[in-house]
Amino acid sequence: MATVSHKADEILDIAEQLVRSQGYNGFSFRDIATRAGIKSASVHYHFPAKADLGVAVARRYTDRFLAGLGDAEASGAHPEDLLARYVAAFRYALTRDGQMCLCGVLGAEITALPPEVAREAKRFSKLNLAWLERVLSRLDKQGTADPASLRRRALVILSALEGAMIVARSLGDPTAVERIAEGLSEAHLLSSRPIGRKRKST
Amino acid sequence: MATVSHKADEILDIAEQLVRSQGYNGFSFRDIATRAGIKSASVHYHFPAKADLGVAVARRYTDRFLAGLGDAEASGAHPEDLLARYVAAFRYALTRDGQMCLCGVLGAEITALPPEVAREAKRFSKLNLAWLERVLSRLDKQGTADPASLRRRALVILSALEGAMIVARSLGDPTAVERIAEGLSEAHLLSSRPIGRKRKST
DNA sequence: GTCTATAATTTGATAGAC
DNA sequence: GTCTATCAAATTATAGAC
Repeated sequence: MATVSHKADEILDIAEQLVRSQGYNGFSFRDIATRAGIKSASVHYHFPAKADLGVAVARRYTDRFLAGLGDAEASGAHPEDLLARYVAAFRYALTRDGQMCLCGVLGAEITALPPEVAREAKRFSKLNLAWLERVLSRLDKQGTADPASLRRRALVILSALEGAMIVARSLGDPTAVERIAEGLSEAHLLSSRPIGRKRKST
Repeated sequence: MATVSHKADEILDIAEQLVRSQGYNGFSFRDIATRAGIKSASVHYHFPAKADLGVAVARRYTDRFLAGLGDAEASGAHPEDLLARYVAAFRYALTRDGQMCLCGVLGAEITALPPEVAREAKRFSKLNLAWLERVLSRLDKQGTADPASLRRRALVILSALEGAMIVARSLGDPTAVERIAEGLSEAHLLSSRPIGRKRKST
């Protein structure tokens, strides 16, 4: 139950790393084979076509990412803590190994992707926005914010974090992600204080 | 003085389109040749190596982008109008033809780029942040905001807009960029109203 | 400036032995 | 499951004629 990692999982691990740092069109089956210590024909045994591998990598990434966030509704955690965790997930990905969000990379090159793979990138964004909206809605206990505004706020948070990874990597400065996260806090996008309204206490 | 466009410029136009929709590793010299009505060998005449083309496209894009923004200091325009223009530049790029910011794409696949091309992506980010900081600083006439905070705010704006293009393209919904821009406004990131402080008038 | 021709390499993918 | 061998196509790039 500890070492579940068969070769297919190892291939997925390597592929994920490569996609997240080079993009879908930036790696080959031979790159993977070399790192896995096998031949490229053996990679094809596990994933017949490159698109199959792309879909598998993206699905696994999205599922794992969402599982790591936890349930937006049932969780005993405060919405603000959930948002902090959300930001931390992005920050961690980049600072640990300089890698982009997998679906951010895919989104950037989306018109050069096989349709099945592009669909997975879309799935990631939709599920992330839905999760954020639910958390933001819990944050707005009074229910005063209109739904379109909550949706906009979710879009800003997701976009800023995806963009943060791009900007941080362009600059070659991983700390940029942390500063952007701080900037989102300063703008009260991650807390329950509604814009233009006062709060009494925590 | 009207038709300055020689073949080299036409190649740059095509290359820019291709990079912005497919990424640097998503197009070939033949793609360009075909669209330009010439052979790939002729493309090499104008740009010996792919990296040369990549650098030229990125430099031209950055220079044109900044020129379109106008001088952050000397301009008679109000800082808020400059920020509005900035947001519009991103919005326009995507809604007109579904294309990413060129340097956003490059940033996403940066570790798979020739170093010279990667350097151009960095240049774009640095110049954009500098421009935003100068405008935000003009917006803060009282000089009450601390410089680190201005820098964070610039980072959030740039990141959100770069990310907006990614998210909009993943979702297949160009209107997402406009909603994110509206979200930035709602969060008072594009106006002179300092967070948590009141203003008297315009 | 553009062409033909071609080289050298890489890529995604398959067939079939072990 | 992994290998060798091989494929067809594509890719970046060069040489040299027109």
